[in-house]
Amino acid sequence: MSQPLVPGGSARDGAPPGTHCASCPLRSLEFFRANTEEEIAFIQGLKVGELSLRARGDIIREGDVADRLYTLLSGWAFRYKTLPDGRRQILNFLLPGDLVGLQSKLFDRALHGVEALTDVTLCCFSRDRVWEIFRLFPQLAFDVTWLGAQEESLVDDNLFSVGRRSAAERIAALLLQLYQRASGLRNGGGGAVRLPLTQVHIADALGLSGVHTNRTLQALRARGLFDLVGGMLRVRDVNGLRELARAADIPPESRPLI
Amino acid sequence: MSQPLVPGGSARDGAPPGTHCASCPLRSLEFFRANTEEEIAFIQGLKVGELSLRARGDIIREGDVADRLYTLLSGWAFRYKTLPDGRRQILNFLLPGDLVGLQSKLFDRALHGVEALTDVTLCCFSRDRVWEIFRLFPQLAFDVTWLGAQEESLVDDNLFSVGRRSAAERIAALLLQLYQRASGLRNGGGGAVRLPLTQVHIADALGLSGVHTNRTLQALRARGLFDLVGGMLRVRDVNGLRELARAADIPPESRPLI
DNA sequence: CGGGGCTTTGAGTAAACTCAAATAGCGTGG
DNA sequence: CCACGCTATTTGAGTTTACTCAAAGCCCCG
Repeated sequence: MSQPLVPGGSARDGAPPGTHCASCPLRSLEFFRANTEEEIAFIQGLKVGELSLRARGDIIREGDVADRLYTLLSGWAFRYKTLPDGRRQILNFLLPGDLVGLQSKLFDRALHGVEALTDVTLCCFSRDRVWEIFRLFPQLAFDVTWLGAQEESLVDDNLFSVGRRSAAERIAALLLQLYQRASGLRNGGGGAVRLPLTQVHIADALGLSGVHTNRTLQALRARGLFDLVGGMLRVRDVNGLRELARAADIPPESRPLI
Repeated sequence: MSQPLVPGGSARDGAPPGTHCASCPLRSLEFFRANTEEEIAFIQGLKVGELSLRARGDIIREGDVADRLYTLLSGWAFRYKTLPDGRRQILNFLLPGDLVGLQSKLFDRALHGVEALTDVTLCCFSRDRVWEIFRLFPQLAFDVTWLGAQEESLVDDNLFSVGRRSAAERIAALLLQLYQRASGLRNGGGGAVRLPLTQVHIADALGLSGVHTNRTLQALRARGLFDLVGGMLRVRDVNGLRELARAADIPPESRPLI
């Protein structure tokens, strides 16, 4: 199921393969905070390569001693946990710019798995030298902490939903979240974004069964709140969704990128 | 409902009030990683006072612009979110040594509340100077990140439980977690620890109703897995609990303290 | 044209919920 | 020392939301 590592580009002259950080397509989005030239050069030095995987590939397996840190460059992924009998809970979705593997790197084992939702490319940092960030670039270390806290706040929200919202409310809250995150990355325009999830992914993220998720999605669609077909989400009534989810409208902050 | 700040001790000679970091009772536990003298002196310098609150007091209110960072010195607390109609979800419990307010400090608002479960004392850091940690003490900055990630992993687990475990399994998993965390702090001995939660707290943490939590607790008690009376948890069958929760047995790592 | 994966529908079931009221504990004041 | 009030726990009864099992329909791709 897991795909092999594919070098992202030529490694001529000892330069790391793949995208060059200074010309990283993500950096051009105003969604991300700018870094100094020095910082970018340093990050570039930390980068040892790229990892490309097909959809459904394992980025980190549960229980792995995978002590690698990545940044997701393109594609979507998700973090999850499973029980021995196969029940799976998706903890949160990962979009380009998100850090992958911080927890696994900090503790000795991966307490959760990470799987590619689409074909993905990851920027791969030096196993041994990552923590130089802390010694040499306090601002970047701060950014690592920020990104970690940001991810936690996503998980907080999901837990809130799963614990205390009805099926319909959960779906509304999740779609709003993903719509907002994807929009920031210009994953579409005019109220429509690409959502590469199956209904089962949604179910597994929301603690619901696939069947019930399907019925609830249909009911919401019928209420004219959104359309979700062929991997495209078109939000028809943002306020209706927000009201249903009773979600606060928090304008997206610009975020760091490492 | 919220109690006023009570100075933790005399502030004679410009020395910060309250416990002196070097003689912090938590540091003597082998559960916590040792720090260098320099680090302790630095932390001491960052400490501007102590905050003492009664049980049920608000440490951080949802939506606050409370940009303070604390360490919980004594007592228990919890992070939570609520919906306008009163539904509440507890995200995780906080025990002595846990950092409080990292997220609220990092973002502009508190996206969750923090409430005291028992009478608590918090160690209170300088609003403005906390981030000096990153510039001056990389190791401590790393520790902040570690503690953040640690908390996230608690939330991950709770989300996993709430999303995919049955009521009985959730309770087993939660009691195991709290038993393990409290044991590390010597909150009791011989299989029994003090658990200052009501059944409603357990319900709110697990996404259950109070009534159902009560019935499920009784059923588990009847199966001889544990006793939970008068705020004391006595675990009678750890393996039984673990099997029920299908929880991995992860030996507690020693953790940093700031 | 034939899978394989995803979505949809039907029918019966079960886990957990709500409402309501009784009981138990505990600290305070008469 | 007991009554009172407050909070927390317990019990009963009926309901609902979401689940399971099973099968059919879709749709894309080879």
